[in-house]
Amino acid sequence: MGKMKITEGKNGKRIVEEPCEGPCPIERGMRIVGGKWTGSILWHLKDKPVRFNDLSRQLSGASKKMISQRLKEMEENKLVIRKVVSDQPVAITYEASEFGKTALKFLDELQLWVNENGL
Amino acid sequence: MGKMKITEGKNGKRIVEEPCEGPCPIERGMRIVGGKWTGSILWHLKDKPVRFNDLSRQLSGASKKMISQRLKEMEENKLVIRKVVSDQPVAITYEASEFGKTALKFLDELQLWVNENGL
DNA sequence: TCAATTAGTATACTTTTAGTAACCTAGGAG
DNA sequence: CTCCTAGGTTACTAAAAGTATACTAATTGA
Repeated sequence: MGKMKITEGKNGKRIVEEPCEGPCPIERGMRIVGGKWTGSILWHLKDKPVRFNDLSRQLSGASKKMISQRLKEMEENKLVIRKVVSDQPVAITYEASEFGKTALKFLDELQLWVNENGL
Repeated sequence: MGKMKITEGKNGKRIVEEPCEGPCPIERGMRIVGGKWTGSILWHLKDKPVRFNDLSRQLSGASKKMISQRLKEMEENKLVIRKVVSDQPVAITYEASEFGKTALKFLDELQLWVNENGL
């Protein structure tokens, strides 16, 4: 993703070499970790497994549907691990995977940035 | 954003102390920098001012409408600076503000994360 | 027995976003 | 005059995101 060269031909036409056809890495990253609530969910799982309804209470701004949807995505993306802790009564926990924890590193940075700048 | 305490009352009711009412810092950050194309746009402005149509050519996946919309948001959020370089003929450049550049610091991290993990 | 908990799913609906394509005002080249 | 460029705007459509409510089935507590 080096420099993008813009040359101006004699005819005055401007030509861009190597335009970003598809999404750039940043774009792709955002699509994994930038979904609404995704970061927050991961954040809440940072140091211990959490059960669905507890998570739902913690993120009181998000609906159960949203949370369930996001958790599924995140499971597919290997960010979180879903564990059936017991049936009868059913108990399920979600925890950040090792990979999920690598993402937390940069979420930390984001949080820092937000706090430093009073956003 | 310390630990979230979950206590189980004698009645079996689970109570969460200090739930995230509104969006957490991470969420707020994402809403500033996580919009579709926002990161990519900022990235393209990282070391030099760029003109609207050049940007549009560089991000060939995004429509002019999208870019214009995002640039406006980003200007409001003080991430970029719009400059009228000349009228007759009109020429306008967009560049990353100092604040915008602080965001680039952690977008670098995101990019690194994406590349390291082959996403 | 009534009520509440667990982890979700189903349905219906509204709102927001994204994307397409055409259009605009201006200047400049041929 | 005609076509190209610049820097967008407008109108419309399609898809995604989000909300709200109800529902499941098994268990526990009063």
